[in-house]
Amino acid sequence: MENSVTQDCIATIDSSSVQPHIVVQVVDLKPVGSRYTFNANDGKMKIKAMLPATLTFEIISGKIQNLGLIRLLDYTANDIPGKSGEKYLLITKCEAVSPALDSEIKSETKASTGIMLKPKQEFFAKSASQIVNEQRGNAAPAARMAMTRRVHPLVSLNPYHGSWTIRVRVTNKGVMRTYKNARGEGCVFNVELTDEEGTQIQATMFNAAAKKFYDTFQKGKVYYISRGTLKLANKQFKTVQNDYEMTLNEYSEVEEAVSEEMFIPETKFNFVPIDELGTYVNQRELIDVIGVVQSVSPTMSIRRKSDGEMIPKRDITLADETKKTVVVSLWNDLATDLGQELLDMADKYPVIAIKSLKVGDFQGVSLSTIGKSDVVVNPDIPEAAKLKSWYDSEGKETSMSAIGSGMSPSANNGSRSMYSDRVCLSHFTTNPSLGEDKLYFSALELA
DNA sequence: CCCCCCCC
Repeated sequence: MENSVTQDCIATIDSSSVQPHIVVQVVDLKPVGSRYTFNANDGKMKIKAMLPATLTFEIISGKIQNLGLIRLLDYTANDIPGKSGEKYLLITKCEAVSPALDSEIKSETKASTGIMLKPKQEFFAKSASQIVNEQRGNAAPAARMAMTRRVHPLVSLNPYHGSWTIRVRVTNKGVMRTYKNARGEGCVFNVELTDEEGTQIQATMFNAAAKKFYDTFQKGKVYYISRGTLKLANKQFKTVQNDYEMTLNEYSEVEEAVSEEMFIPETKFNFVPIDELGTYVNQRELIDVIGVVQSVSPTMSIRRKSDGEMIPKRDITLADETKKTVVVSLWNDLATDLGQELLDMADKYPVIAIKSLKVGDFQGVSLSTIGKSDVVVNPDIPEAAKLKSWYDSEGKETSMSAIGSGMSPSANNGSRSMYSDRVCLSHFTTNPSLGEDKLYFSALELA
């Protein structure tokens, strides 16, 4: 039986190649939903690691133990979302090498004494039920919920499947709204939930449930949820990619998964290139954009027509590789706080990605944030890097035109071709004397 | 059962 780790193996781990058969020590082993995570220790360095759900029994049965050694047969090194440069190991195949050692292996111990650490117990020293009971005894309520009930992936939920527990992060939270209509009146709010596999679902709470859970749900935190109901999502209003939506009532169980790590895939964006925004004008569908910030306006105070309330607004101009620009109106906190941040860094031409924008028709095509819009400055995603390098190398010098007007800055009366989604506009003219931002076409044809 | 989301 081996009882040592592969020296310095963690420092050399990267995503491009798998080193065969490295041995690491398992430390900080703990359940996370239906799987276990631990820190892989080589005596010098540690890296976060996750075991597949298929190996859970190996842990329950005591074969893989905390402080024990395992040999990694197959794994991938993935980036931890939001922590640039930091990686975790997603282990797909491994085998137990040694049960728990006395302590965590530290390189000093090995180097100075050369003494091999002895296993403190034999394999199968603990029965499965012993281990499960110990873990339940020590665990917080939420973790108990996870251990007593299987955690279901969001994709597996449907209206006909009654009993489940999910483990999800709140990736968006709406404000509490009141409504009054023919069907009655009340209050309501929504959250968007994302699980480990990246599946999202919207959950809605009304009245008593809304009041009960509004403060419970906090953006970014992880929760165990059970006893909700599912129904088909109304396509017209759906904002996440899921055929169903969830309703929680006051008897639903919601427990924060305190101090548990959870790997959540990056916010999923479905970017629409600026030159393709036209098809979304005045539609209900919300879109995501990514662009280089070219300008940031001062904050303005806008009086809302319906009730006279004053709302802060700021306009920014975004450009992308389609060589088009579009104006995005930021409202409320996005105008004041994020807007100021953008203004401060405007000279560096930051890239921003915005999720859930409404496409309006002001000046042809305009974008506007809504309550649930999410803005990420210089996101750590390939699209941002690509856009930034394009902008730095050539975009800066390129002449761009506003998508709304469909005009090149130098557009003039004459003959030229432009393309939209559906038609080729072959002859047009402007009429500056009317002071209108309009094109007058003398010819167009299907593209 | 909501589903509004602001202004030019």
